[in-house]
Amino acid sequence: MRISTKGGYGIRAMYELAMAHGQGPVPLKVVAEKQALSEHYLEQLMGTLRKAGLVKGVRGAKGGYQLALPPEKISVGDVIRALEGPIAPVSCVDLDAEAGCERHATCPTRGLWERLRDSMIQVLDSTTLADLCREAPQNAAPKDSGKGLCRYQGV
Amino acid sequence: MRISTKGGYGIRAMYELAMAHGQGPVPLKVVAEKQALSEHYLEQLMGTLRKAGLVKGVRGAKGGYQLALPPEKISVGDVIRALEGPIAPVSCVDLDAEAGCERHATCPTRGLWERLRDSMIQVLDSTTLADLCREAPQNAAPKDSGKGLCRYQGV
DNA sequence: CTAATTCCGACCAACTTACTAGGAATTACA
DNA sequence: TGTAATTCCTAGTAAGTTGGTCGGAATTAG
Repeated sequence: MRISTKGGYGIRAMYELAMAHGQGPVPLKVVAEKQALSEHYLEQLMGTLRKAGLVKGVRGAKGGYQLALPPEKISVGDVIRALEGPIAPVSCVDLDAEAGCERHATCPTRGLWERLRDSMIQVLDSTTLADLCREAPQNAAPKDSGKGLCRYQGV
Repeated sequence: MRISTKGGYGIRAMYELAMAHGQGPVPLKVVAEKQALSEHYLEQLMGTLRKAGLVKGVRGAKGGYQLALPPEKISVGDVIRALEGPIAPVSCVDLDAEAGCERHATCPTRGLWERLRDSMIQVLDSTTLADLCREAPQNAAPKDSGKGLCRYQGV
């Protein structure tokens, strides 16, 4: 029952973009450095997020990525879904696909998985990037906390 | 965010054992047939569940497996934990290991993962095998429903 | 023109998943 | 005592996923 690092890295990267929201594009080099992850790998994840319409890329020098929507309009669930697919503990309770397994009428565990799915979705969809910014510990970025890194506090 | 089939198969097998609880051991052949899964693969899963103290194996002819505890004492979470490891969306909020990553004091996403973990645990630990038996649709076993297959209704 | 950057596709090693194969140990029962 | 049924154990394995790396093309600010 783990999310992969894809989702984890994605959230961390999106958090950085949310923190810098409204200040122009942030190059991946900076994001990768701050969050200590592979720049090249991040590149792939951002490609996926861009196709999902969650971020915009700005090419060229002084380019980078920025959120396509304000932080309070992007939920953690949106990011996870883009990077890891639908939020469902088993495929047969996937809300998006609504595959509906053949034995669903007689399945004794369906209710369980539905409850689990709903509780996961509730948490993930009710937390936005803006919430993460607010929740971030004061010492989230000790290096330049003097410069007021925790800028984004919900508009 | 999927559980593997290990967990899914395990739950389905445990449900069968719960249904037959108090009626002597059930051979895997029967379980595998009813739930339509590979007997040999199930064997491995049952080995894990046995080591976790959730089932008892009875060797030899007329042998099989039975629950080591009454169905209302075994939660879905117990089964999942035995087969898939600790219930935690990311390793750093693993309650059992309490690994505690080095940057946990400054991590802006820790709260999120803790909330997700707790909501998952709440659902999984509050549902027992007895609950699954109760929840099972009436037509859960059309073949011999006349014989009253849904025997186990909580003691 | 040059440096910085996104964008894109290919490749790869390690790991996990969902099995299968084969056989030893144990037991009920004829 | 023999045989069939069953658990128990160890190994192997094909396919997929993960978490990257590598190299280069396209774009843009200065």
